[in-house]
Amino acid sequence: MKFYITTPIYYPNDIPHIGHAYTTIAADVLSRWNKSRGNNVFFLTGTDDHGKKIAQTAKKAGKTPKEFTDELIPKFKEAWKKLNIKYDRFIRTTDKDHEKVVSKILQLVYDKGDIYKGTYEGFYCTGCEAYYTEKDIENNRCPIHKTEVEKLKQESYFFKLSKYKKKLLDLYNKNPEFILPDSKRKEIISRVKKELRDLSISRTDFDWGIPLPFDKKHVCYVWFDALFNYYSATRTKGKEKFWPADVHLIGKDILWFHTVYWPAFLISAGIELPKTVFAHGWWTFDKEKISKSRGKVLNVDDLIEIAGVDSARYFLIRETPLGDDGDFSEKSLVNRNNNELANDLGNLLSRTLTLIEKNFNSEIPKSKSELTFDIGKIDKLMKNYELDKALAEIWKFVNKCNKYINDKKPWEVKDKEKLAKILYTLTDSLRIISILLHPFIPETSEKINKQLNIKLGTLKDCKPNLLKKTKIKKGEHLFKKI
RNA sequence: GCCUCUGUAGUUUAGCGGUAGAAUGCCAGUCUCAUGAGCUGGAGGUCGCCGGUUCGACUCCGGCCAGAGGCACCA
Repeated sequence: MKFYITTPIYYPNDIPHIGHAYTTIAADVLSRWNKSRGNNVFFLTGTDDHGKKIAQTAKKAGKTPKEFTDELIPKFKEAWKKLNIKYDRFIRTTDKDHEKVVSKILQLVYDKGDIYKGTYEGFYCTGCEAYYTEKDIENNRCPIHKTEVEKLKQESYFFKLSKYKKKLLDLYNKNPEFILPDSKRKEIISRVKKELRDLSISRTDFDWGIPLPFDKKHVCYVWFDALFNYYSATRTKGKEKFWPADVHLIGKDILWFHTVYWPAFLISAGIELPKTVFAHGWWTFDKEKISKSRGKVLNVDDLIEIAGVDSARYFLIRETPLGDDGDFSEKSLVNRNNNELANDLGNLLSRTLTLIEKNFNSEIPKSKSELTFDIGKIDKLMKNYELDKALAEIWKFVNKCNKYINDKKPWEVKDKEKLAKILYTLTDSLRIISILLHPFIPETSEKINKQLNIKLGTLKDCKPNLLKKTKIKKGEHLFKKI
């Protein structure tokens, strides 16, 4: 089975922060889980380099848009490397293969009659050299310069979005899993029912974008260009089979574009639709909205600095259900690091290995495990995007092991065979735990395997008694307390 | 204004027709292999408010109150 998962392509006008990190980590967890399940996985992330804002920001910095984005994109790649994100391709909307696909589809949709020429009305501020929408302006004044804006018209091509109202509603109703969580689906349905206007998809006031193949004076405006990245990434050799996407993981702010524009474009172009668009929630920081101006920002480095990469990954996934909003605080991250990671898990490994060192000279003989484990429940949770509950379920097993030690009191057992059985049970369970945790906290999983001196297994190995005789190598603690 | 969601122990939350479970924090006990970790127990909730349906509601329906979010060309 193939599994194709995407993050949004991020807008590279600033360094990545907790929001970018969250989506990407969640996608990485799902990607790794599916790999472990034995699926053929394609995990795509990238950046949306085009658009007016990039053009403007670059100009202010005295750079061409290409120079500007070329400088910022390594920041994203570095961040993903630091966070142990294992993507399969990093796409940019300036990639040649992507531009080609978009151009081809624009022509296709145009030929079909779904794109027509019209006029776009906007409010222009000469200070900003930019258009604003009605919503942005206050009393006919620019939000930045507070000067009066001018209502201007510009020639623009429009996509016949209104035409697809019924087809979209059918889509939502027949495929309830197309929009998840379900509450978001309801929200979209009620909005689409109300009104669907045609969409302006081109601009002439800047040129940083893909030219329309049927009218080179115009460049394709953001969404048509950006959304198709998911598709164009599968138009290269060997990747074709990955379309349609199994899940587009996105932040709730861009749900409308992914569940209205995107399927409409695809229907028009005669392309198969993705199976699921999953909108996750937002993070607050100490209960306040993330805000640059108030200094309430958390970039990737801040996140890692507190307790390390795996603690950060663990916290973000464990703290809040994927569809809900969450609150980040250093205190709660530290609590989870100390209690769950260091005490429950780290200490479990530590006490087990010490017992083996003392009693068996670091070499644990093959025996029979006394603990059973059912992967089915966790796998089901993962399929339902309940990543937080899957982790909770894994921790139940961790705690079961801790209780098992206390009940069996291996430090009192004199009979070597009995003792071997107890310690084998624990080691074999830790082996299973390392497999289960690998998608969430890969570095820790590897550390466990290294100390047990075994190779990482996959989900099919999550059954007892597969551990062979092994010479353990006790190492450093998995997690430091803070 | 319209729409969606949420309101359960100090805090974070699960459950969703048969009178509430967990985690964390707090208190006590206990073991000693271990990162003063682990394990056991305790205190702590009239499940936002008011009605209705029902033999019976935290769970369904209606209303109210409080909070959060969305309302398109802005990533």
